Amino acid sequence: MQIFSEPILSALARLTGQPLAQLKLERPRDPKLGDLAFPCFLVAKERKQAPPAVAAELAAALAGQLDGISASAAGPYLNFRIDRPLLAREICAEVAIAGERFGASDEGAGKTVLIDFSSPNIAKPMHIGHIRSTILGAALVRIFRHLGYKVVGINHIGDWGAQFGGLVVALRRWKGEVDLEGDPVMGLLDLYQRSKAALKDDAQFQAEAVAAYQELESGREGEVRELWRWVTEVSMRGFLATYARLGVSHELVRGESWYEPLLAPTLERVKAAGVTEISQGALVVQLGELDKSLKETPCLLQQTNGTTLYATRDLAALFSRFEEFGFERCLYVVGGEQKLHFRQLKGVLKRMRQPWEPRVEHIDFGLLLGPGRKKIASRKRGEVLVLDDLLDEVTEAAEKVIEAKNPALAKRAQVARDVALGALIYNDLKRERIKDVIFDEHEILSFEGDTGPYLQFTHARLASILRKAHANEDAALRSKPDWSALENAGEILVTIGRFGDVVRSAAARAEPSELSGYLLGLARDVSTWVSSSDNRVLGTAGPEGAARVALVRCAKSALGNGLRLIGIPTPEEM
RNA sequence: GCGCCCGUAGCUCAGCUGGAUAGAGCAGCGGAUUUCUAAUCCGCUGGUCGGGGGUUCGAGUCCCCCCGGGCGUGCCA
Repeated sequence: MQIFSEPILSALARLTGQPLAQLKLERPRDPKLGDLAFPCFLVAKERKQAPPAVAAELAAALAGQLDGISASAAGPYLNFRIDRPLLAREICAEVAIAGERFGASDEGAGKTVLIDFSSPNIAKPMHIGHIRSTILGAALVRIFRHLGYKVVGINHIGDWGAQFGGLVVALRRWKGEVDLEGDPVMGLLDLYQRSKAALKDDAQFQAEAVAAYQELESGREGEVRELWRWVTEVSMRGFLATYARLGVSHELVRGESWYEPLLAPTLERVKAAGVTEISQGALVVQLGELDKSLKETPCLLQQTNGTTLYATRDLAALFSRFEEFGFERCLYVVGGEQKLHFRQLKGVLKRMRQPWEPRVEHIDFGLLLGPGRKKIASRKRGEVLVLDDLLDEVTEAAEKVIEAKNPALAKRAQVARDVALGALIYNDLKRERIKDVIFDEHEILSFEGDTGPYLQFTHARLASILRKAHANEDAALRSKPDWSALENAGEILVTIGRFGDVVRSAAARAEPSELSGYLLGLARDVSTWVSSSDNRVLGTAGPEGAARVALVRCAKSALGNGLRLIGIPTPEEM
């Protein structure tokens, strides 16, 4: 699309005398008006003329100046229309040449982006509460990578903390009562829940738990350390199995425990910067002068009893990460409930005058709730909705739909998994990440309308057309396309041309919903076009058919690339 | 109490960071299948953009006040 917008912008810059960077083109409200639009308000203001007069004047001045692009004034707007055959030829060629790399760029060359996402706690299976960070983070990883960044997805496993004391004691007492052989993760969950209850009303248990945690912290080898290691191992195996089902992976898995040796040096560092003080017995960094709204909430780094806190660990991790990677951006894909925590962290960095503080960003997202804004419960296990159970359930529903709609389909099990994943991922990425997600099971399982499977279905239809064209050895495949046959696909082509811009913007804002929304619009336009009997591809001979095949190929490629970027599988048949 | 976020059709959400007549999905109603997947497509119904001020040539979008909901709020993570 740049191939069209660049000459327009430079011509406008020349005619208006405005710097190129200040001019921007937008999309007309109604696509019938044109493919690109230039609002003339600002230029009009500068020239003290009426906007429509400026538009008319510019239109006249541009007449015949731009190859294959015509300009027309419509009120205060200057609209540009790209010659249809030229548009079709250029876009189809661009997509065909770029292939998997369509929409890619090298803007990230030599830059590293860290993305901290998913980060479950050990001794429990991944549950519904982890789905948003995991899906958002994995999508961001792919999007940034597409733009040439070196991306390091980090899994900051919660493998430390006082709760392990309780778990260790639970293991000692009830090891034999749960199934730790067949399904160790679920067995651990059981123990974890029992230890939580025991910590509440069993003083003996409580004391033993504290002692166990102290031993763990001391670093001594022995029973406690061994149990902790075993729990970590078993849990990680469970996480990796779940990640494999989700198509997710991390470049760096590093638990909180890894940062333990860095805690003391980090405290020293903050103290040396002269920003700490003792308040009510605790070591804190006051942030009120930086930001009035943080006046009442200093960042606590060390408790009265000397132990460190969450913020201390995250601060240690941040310094360590900056030193190790020299990141361009460090994104924390963590729920909005922790907003204060990250503002405090950044506040401490600011007070320490770390120039890279703005590169640290909290990529926050809204709550995940059930219908009626109630907490999501599991039908199977009551309290926690385990991610694997959810995947099973949605996959089962997908299998039933395949049974009904396409019983002859080969690879049914695989496609069911793909569709289930598409449904879950799209449900999470379709709205702005800051919005709370109402997890409506009915909607997830319907696979109709504004859903992942709809996008996958559109992609599969295009794949099917191409497959049949090749199987028939369609004559159109050997013809040279007549690009003027794609007159009615202009909107689709313009949309495809915007793909790269959308990917860039989604990365800049760390907002995958921008891409998912774009893909929905593209799929809708493509579905409409494909569904019209005027646009039959197969059986349309010669150059006209060749052009349609090219459009289908181009649309399938763009749609497929976009879906894969957000993590949605793209089966060829479904 | 204080801080931050959200409020657009009955429900779930878009609205391109201030521009042209506010758009989708679900739900409801009515259509489309001898031909490329009906997990689809087409049409209809449905709006005081929470309310009130302000800035601007122009406000769903920016500022202020209010209302409603959510999250958070020094020794948890």
